[in-house]
Amino acid sequence: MPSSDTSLESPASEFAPGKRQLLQAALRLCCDSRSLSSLGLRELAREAGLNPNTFYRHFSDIDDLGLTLIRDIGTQLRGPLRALRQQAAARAKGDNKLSVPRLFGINLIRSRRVVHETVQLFFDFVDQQPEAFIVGIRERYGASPALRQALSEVMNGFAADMREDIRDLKLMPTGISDSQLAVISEQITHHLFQMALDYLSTPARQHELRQQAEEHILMLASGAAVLQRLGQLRL
Amino acid sequence: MPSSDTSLESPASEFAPGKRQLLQAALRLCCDSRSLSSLGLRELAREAGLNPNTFYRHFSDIDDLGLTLIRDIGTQLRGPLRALRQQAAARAKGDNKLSVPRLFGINLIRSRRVVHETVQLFFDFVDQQPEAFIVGIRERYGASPALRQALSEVMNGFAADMREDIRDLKLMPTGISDSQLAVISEQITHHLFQMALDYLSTPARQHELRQQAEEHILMLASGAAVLQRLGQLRL
DNA sequence: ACGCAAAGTATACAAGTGTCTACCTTCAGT
DNA sequence: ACTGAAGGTAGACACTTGTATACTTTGCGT
Repeated sequence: MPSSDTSLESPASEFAPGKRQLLQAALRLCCDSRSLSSLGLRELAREAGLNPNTFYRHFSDIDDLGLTLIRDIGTQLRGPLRALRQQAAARAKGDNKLSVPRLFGINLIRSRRVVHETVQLFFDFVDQQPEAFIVGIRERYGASPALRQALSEVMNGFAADMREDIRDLKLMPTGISDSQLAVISEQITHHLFQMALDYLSTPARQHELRQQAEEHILMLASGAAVLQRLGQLRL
Repeated sequence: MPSSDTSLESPASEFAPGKRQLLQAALRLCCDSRSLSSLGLRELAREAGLNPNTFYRHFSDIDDLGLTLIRDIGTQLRGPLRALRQQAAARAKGDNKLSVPRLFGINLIRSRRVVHETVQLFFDFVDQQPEAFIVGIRERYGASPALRQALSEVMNGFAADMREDIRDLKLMPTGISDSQLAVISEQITHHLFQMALDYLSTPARQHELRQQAEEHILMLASGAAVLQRLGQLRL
């Protein structure tokens, strides 16, 4: 029987038990008003119920731990995050009939629904994995250059997925260049992530923030469409 | 003669010399890969050339120091930041002739120029005050809730200025609601600030980032205009 | 059955930390 | 001229931290 353990705790994978415990401890300590680079290695070991020196068996440094933690979180979120977008697209499939208001060749109603569903599912997901998002955003603009860069890469990965989906699902007018699409995807991704922190730390504004996120995406998208159209009419 | 000291060093104001030295020390230590909350009070005093206990004469806590630092930076940036936008508007004044491509009643060429000039001046300003922006962005999503909130307020202040200027300079179509305008201003402000960190830490991409910032603002603005127009055509 | 590497533990040490109490200096207000 | 507060210093306290060396346990390949 190959391990019927269905608990998908964040740092789950094939790490040695001590290593996993340390990673989980770091995640636990970070969420509650700490930054990764401010954690002490002894504190970490204490929280994990291990001897301080065990830390050295697995990591050379706290930055090292941070790096593996971030990469682990990254690979753990990437799949679900993408699945969620396709789920949203599936839900909005019924809206694909013709003769419906269009903006430069794009079915606005459908786009709007896809955006709506995606945003809703995204924040539902944030609610399920708050710690991952908290440390992700904290360190994206945090003190350690290494972690910043790692997170930048992870998020650009998410953005790349989004770009592919936008293309496949035909959510933006043809004519938008690849590079522009890339920029837009990155902006949306970054913005969603950073909103996630406000979302988590201001429960009273959660509904409002979800709506703002939707509007922001729609603005960016239609703005990009308009500008691209205007550009090709010469200027 | 009322103090002809023209050096506008960041924590300048009417603070006692020791207090000022501590604030400046904090700013110095933070920029180079540290977060405010990870600073030690002894370390701080050492950097400032003072006795550790002097810290207690002025602050109760490191968070306390962080708070006054942030508020000080905020009031020091607010004026110049606003002046800079009006300077940009002045430069773009020549473009105000009629019969020129318009989008829903807005002179696109002029808007584009105002945005261009503003963004350029903004990043020039970032180049002049890197430390202020670095700690500002770091702590906006950093570990301490108190600092996060303080920074959120400071940045909303900047956004409020921007909103007024947009209104006064007629950069957006009439018909955009006040609340929407507020949201847009906040998004632009936040985005500019967070880009500032990437800008500072990636000198090779500075030109590219300036351009991206411009496009982002234009997208948001024209997107907002389009959506608002579409909305009032019923939907 | 042996050996060896990986994972984890125990003890120790120098250095740094936050905080306390007590003392000294400066200087404006009366 | 005296007082008292504000700013700054000195020394000491208990504690935590990162790191080093040395030891034990566990489990797998041969």
